[in-house]
This record gives sequence, C-alpha cells and structure tokens, in this order.
Amino acid sequence: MARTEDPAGRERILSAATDLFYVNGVRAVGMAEVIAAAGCGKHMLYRHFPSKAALAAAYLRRVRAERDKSTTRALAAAAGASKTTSAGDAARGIGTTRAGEQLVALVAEVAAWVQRRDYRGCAFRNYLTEFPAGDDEPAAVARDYLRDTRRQVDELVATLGKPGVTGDRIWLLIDALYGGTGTPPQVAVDWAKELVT
Amino acid sequence: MARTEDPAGRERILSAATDLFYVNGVRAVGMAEVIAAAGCGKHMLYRHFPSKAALAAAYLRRVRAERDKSTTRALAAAAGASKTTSAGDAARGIGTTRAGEQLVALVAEVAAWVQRRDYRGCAFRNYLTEFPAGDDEPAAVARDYLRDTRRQVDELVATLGKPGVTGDRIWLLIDALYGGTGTPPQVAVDWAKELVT
DNA sequence: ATAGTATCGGACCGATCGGTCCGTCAAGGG
DNA sequence: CCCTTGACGGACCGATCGGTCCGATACTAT
Repeated sequence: MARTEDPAGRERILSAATDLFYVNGVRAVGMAEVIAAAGCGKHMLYRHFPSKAALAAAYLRRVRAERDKSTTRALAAAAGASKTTSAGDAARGIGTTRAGEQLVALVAEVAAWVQRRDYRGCAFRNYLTEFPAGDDEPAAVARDYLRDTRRQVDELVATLGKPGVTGDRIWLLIDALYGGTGTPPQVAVDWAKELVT
Repeated sequence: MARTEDPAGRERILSAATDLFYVNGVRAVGMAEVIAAAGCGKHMLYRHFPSKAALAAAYLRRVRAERDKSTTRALAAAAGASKTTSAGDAARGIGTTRAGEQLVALVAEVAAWVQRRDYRGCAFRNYLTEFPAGDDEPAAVARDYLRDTRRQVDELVATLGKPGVTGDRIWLLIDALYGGTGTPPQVAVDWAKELVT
C-alpha cells in the first residue's frame, strides 16, 4: 500500500453526508453533492460506502450514537453519581424517585435537543417520512431507534409506581417535542415534572 | 367544442394524485405515475395543473378542505346546536365551558383522524419534511394550515379562562397526535379533558 | 531512481425525472 | 356527410440520478 490507507477519509465523508442529509433530506441530496462537500473523489466514497443506502444507514447510525450518548449522560446525571453506563442498567435497581427524575431528565434532554441551532426534526422520523415504504437498511436503523427509545421509557415507567398511562403520556410529550411546530419545549418539561410527582 | 370539456377529469386526476402523494410522498411519485393512476393523457394533466408544484399545492389544498370541514363539524357539535359555520365564529361568543368542550373536541377530532386506515402522518408536516427549504406554493399552503390551526387553538384558549400555558399544552397534544409513533390517541384526548376541567 | 499503488476527477452508463410536442383518433355539430 | 375539436399517448427534450470505469497524478517503499 502506498498512502496511509485514508486516516480521516471515511470520517470526512460521513460528516459531510450527515450535515447534508439532515439539513436537506436524504432524497434531495445527490452523491455528487456529498463528494463535493467531502472534498474527495468518487473512488473514496464508494470504497467506504458501497451505495447511497449504506451511506444513509451510516448517517442514521451516527446520529443514533450521538443521541444515545447524550441520553445516557442525562440519565446517569439524574440517577446521581451512579457509574451505570447503559440505560437499561440505569433503569433497574434505582429507587422509584430516581426513576421519576430520570423520566423528567429524558424529556428535558429531548427538549434541549430540539432547541439546538438548525434543528430540523428527528432524523429517524424524517427518514421514514421520506421513504414510507422503505424496508432497506436505513429504515431498519430508524425503526430500531424508535422502538428502543420507546422501550427505554417503558422500563423507567415500570420502575416508577405510577399507573400505566404515565408511560404513554411521557411518550406523548416526547413525540410532541420531536415533531414540534413552535411550542416552547420547556412546556413539555414542566408538564413531565407534574406527571411524575 | 367537441367533447364535454372534461366533466370529472380534473377531479379524477386530483383524486389519484392525492392518494399517491399522501401514501408514497410527493417526491417519490412521478407525473407519469399520476397519469397512469388517473387514466388520462399528459395533455389533460398539464392542462389542469401546469406543473408538479401546482398539482402538489392542489393536493394539499384538497386535504386542507377535508380537514377544515371535519374540524368545523366537530367544533359546531361541541358548541351545541349552534348554526355557526366558521371556526372563528364558533370560538367567539360562546361561554367558557363551551370553549373547553370545543378544545377537547378539537383534540378528539385529530385523534380520530390519526386512527384512520392507512394514516401516514400529517400531509402538511410530511411535505415540509420532504422539502425543508421549499418556499414554493405547496410549502406556503402547508405552512398556512399549521399557522391557522394553531391560531384556532389560541383563540379557543383565550375564550377559556385558563392560564396561558394551556394553549401550549393543547397544541403539544395535537403535535404529539400528528407525529405519533404508536401511543394510543385516546390517551391524548383523556389528557385534554383533564386539562380543561 | 524506479516501481507500485492509492487517489482524484471526469467520462460514461442506463434509468428516470419534469415537461413539451405532435401524430392519431374519436366524438359532436354544421 | 365532412369537418372541427380536443383528448390520447408515445416520442422526445435536457437535466439529473446512482453507480462504474479509467487515465492522469502523486506519494511511498524498495
């Protein structure tokens, strides 16, 4: 091999694709646009990502990793100085008051997320809207994310002693935040606080 | 003129386009597909709708008309046997208890809407997701709908004697319903009832 | 210095896009 | 009866899509 195999090549490509896909939508962005933004050749792109679907899947996985990290951090902070790393572990073995605080923290984390500059909706919901009949790899990544986060809420609510409708209501608030059309996100956070007390 | 000028031609085209656009997304549906589904020639289609954007705008206007009719009917029913036709008139001049019932009726109407067979999200939100930077005619129709319905909620809440946050919370429930990802819609309706009592 | 290899960037492919144009045909009125 | 009129539907247009291929280039290991 001659050069160093591409040190940050894949990262540059995926980073550029992430920005473009999220801001403009996956369908609206062509591979040529990604190549131009990444400053590489077609060779490099198709070496790392053999198709547009593979690139889109990597984009969604990247967003998911970012979301999971932020969520896990928020849950851990709400659980106190616990050294738990996975959300599932955090949900189990913590007192019910902790579970309530964690649910509020979960809603607050989403509220903070949707207030980011250039927030343009949930990347996973957006993808499923763009490809409603899609059964390809990125669609699976998107659906897995929604299923897993929904399960995360359910587990926390199960730890809490509240009636079963609380989980649905928390998830209602999260859905509202992700698809929000102007309502101040703090309203959802305050409402979640009332819900768990 | 020879033939009858096209009695239901425009209707057939718009009906076919509405189904295709809503189910598969505007971007994913080509004009040839609309033509095939409508069973007409290209001539007819481009006579009634000079461009795809015009057809998409007509599609959204059609959905809006359907939504407005259903909403107005629900509001009138909640206001009693009033003979008001416009939602704005219904909101004004009705007692505060009526306004509360109307807000619940509004949420219930959306809940019923999202439980329709083959519901695939809010057509207006979907379009804005597919064309995030769109400043064309259909985007304006979509944004107008969201703005007007939001204003409708605000007016009803103003009639009600509740604190200002109630309007945001009602709208939160409506946003959650439209972008819902599995939560039973009745949960939102029940929550709205608690909210206005 | 030279051989070898990885990258670049553009030519190129077939398919499809929205949109235009026109030859053909059927129907209704003089 | 013919003749006007309008719809059909396919040919066609330029542009763009995702994806392949290849010549030119530049760098590294020997």
